[in-house]
Amino acid sequence: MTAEDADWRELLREKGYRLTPQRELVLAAVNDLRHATPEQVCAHVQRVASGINISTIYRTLELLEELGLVRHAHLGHGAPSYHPAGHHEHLHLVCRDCGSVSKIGIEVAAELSGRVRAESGFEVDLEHFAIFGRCGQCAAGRDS
Amino acid sequence: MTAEDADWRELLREKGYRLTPQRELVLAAVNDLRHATPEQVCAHVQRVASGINISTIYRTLELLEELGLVRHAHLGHGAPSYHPAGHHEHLHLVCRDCGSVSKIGIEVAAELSGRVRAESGFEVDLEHFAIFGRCGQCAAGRDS
DNA sequence: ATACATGCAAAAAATTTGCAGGTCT
DNA sequence: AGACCTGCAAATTTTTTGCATGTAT
Repeated sequence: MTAEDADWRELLREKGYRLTPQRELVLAAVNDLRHATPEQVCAHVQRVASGINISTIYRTLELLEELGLVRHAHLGHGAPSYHPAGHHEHLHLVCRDCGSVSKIGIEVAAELSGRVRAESGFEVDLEHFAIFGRCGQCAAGRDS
Repeated sequence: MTAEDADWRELLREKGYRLTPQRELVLAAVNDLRHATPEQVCAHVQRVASGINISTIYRTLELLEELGLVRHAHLGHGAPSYHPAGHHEHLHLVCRDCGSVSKIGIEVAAELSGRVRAESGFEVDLEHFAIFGRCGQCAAGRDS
């Protein structure tokens, strides 16, 4: 058991929650998959524990997010994508034409964050919603 | 009939679409409401034409978007928000704590747009997804 | 032992689709 | 007239909830 393992188990108990196999499996799945929808997490967990129910996945993801162990982002119109918290932060770029999702370091947004904070006091979290647009390939005119 | 009116009616025909009262009403509703979910557009239109069906709203919004007359943005986990195209462009700031939605001119994102383009060739459309975070009031600690 | 967690089924919310009948051109 | 459009109902998709049973502590 690593130090990290110990940390979150303790965190669960501190908050009065129980440590269940389902919770361990869901957290492990998010860490394995890095970015996944609830359905994908469910499929992953079911490879080991076929009986797990999708509603448990939803309840558990919500709990893990409350504890700050995972976060979710909206990459499109559909299901949200869950990822481990504390990873290297990045923005998601979603192409309107080909649908590809790419990443870029949040440092490109340093100026925007500062200007928004200065103008309105709003603290931005650019990871939560993807940034929409057209990727380099599609913008290169191939099809427009 | 204004010049604008003539424009979009012609646009419809050019593309081989028909001009129907439903389409006129839906476009008028989006222009009236400025920002509205399909349900809200439906309710607005039904005040004049009670028989209109929600599926017609969805089909019409999709059509109007294809024609470039309206656009939609994702302001949260729920339904998308439709607004007239060509209005003064702005970003939406959605507060994670109080849920408020505020606006800010896109010029705050000039540098980000430039850097993303330079780094990856991606052309950003910051209006499509809202920017998440914490508004000035909530960040001020009042209820954190 | 007992409160919290899970599985299951049904409810909800948001869209989408098949189709028969109506309407714009 | 004829192709396109609309209303209606039913199917989808994604997420939530009620409840009886199971289980971590």
